[in-house]
Amino acid sequence: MADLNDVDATGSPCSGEARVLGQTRCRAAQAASCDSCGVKDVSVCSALEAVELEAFNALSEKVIFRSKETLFLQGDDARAVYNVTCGTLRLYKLLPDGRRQIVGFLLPGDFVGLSLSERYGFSADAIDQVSACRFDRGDFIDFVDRNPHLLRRLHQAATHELTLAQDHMVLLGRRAAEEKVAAFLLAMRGRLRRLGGSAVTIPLAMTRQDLADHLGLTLETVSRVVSKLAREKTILVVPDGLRIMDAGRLEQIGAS
Amino acid sequence: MADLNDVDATGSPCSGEARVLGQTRCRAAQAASCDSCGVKDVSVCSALEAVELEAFNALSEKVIFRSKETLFLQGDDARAVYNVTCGTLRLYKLLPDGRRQIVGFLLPGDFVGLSLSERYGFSADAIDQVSACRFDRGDFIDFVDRNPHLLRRLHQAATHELTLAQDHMVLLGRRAAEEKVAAFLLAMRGRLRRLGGSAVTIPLAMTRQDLADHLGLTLETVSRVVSKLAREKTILVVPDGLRIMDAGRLEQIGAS
DNA sequence: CGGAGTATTGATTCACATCAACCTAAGTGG
DNA sequence: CCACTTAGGTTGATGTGAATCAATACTCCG
Repeated sequence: MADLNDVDATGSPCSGEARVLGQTRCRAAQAASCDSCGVKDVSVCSALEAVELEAFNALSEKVIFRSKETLFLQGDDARAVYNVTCGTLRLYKLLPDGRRQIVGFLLPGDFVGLSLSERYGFSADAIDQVSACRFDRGDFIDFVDRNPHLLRRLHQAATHELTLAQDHMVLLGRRAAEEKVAAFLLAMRGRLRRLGGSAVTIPLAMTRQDLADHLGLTLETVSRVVSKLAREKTILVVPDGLRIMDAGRLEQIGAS
Repeated sequence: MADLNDVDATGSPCSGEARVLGQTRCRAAQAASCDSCGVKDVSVCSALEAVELEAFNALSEKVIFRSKETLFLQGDDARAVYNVTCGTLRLYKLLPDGRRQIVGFLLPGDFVGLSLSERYGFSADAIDQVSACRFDRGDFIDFVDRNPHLLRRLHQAATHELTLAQDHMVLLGRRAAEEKVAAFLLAMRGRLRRLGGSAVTIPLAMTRQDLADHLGLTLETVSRVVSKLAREKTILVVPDGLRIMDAGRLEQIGAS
């Protein structure tokens, strides 16, 4: 597991030691203050001035979730919102019979609870170890009311999410299995790049089942498609990740 | 282009005559002012006080689109945002080879252009005749900057859209054809109810192909499912719509 | 009346799901 | 340190729901 991600042997993930996760250095993810936060430039906090940021920081509590730990379930009342600083979350909805749709994976810099609504509209689990800034929802809303910048930024983030969701609808409704996997890898590469990684190797903390539940497939189909792409040297399967060997080919398959 | 936007074709739908559309009376949809607007209580405008509403109204221009007319295409630069007062729009994305995913249908009270971004992220067509309030995007953004209420309301609308999008991902990724159709009808009934209709009869301005492109099916499959539900007396096929005869059964099929 | 667009229905095919066997790596505990 | 377990992954054989291909019907409109 950790073998491919560890940059320094001693540190546990998300502990303030340098570490590659999602192709992103998580150095100082558990920074005591926002100043040294690794995601301050990509996250919603970037809307805040130094002074505001200090007040904001005072509202937050640093929390860590272990792999597979549940942050909250769909329908729970929304006590908190979170800003992910390190690790990967899955957000999902379940049908009564247990079928699952993962509506998104969250990476460092992503915000959980954009809707600010009273109840969570989906469930959230940590896939690997996750660190996050936790805010009491009431405090957060009060802060937003006093800082219009932040509302602008939240709205921007929400509409960005909406755009991603719409793109994902195209994928789910109109693409074949191979296209789904290719498009997913390209989308993930894009996100990782924006987080500062070179992103030829896509670290995948999630299982084949997670991928399947995100892409509207079964785990066997995901496995078969991955094997096929690897056989054709479009990608290379590495422990806990995939390396893109032929991006052109991938784009040809997953063209949008 | 401008030819089709003239407001007063007497007797046409959306012209101030009472007319059932989406189970919603569109009386006075083309009201000269917001006071008499049929959707003022359900739309984003509801966030505004009388005084603000007056200024808002001054920014808007009433426009009409004929059936099948295109409002804008994905990638166009976003000159305007719209508030639908009457009729039905389809919002969609196309893949290079022509496959289409309809990401949503907009009904009276719905807002087009929530993201306020510089380019449209999807294309939009009028399905039947549509009236809308059109705002210059720049003017609208300025107005929003001066009226924080409105930003709150827009953010709320955006996160509501996001929730709908996530629900639709579940439908597209994890539901069988019959469940898709049932869930769609129930969702549509819910929206129409919120617009004030009794909504046992669901008027469907869109074709089977539109439905298919929204539900991730083919038009034949939609037709077969509708026929099957009709054969079982769960629904009744009526001209330009479907009447729900056995809501319990429909909920059993489309349970979420 | 004729034609275009839309809808229905049937026959057939196929992409992906399902069912099942087996493999590997990483614990866990005696 | 090794037997055993568990979770994840791969691969093969078979089944099936929806797509595709195709024919026909309906409805509106000029």
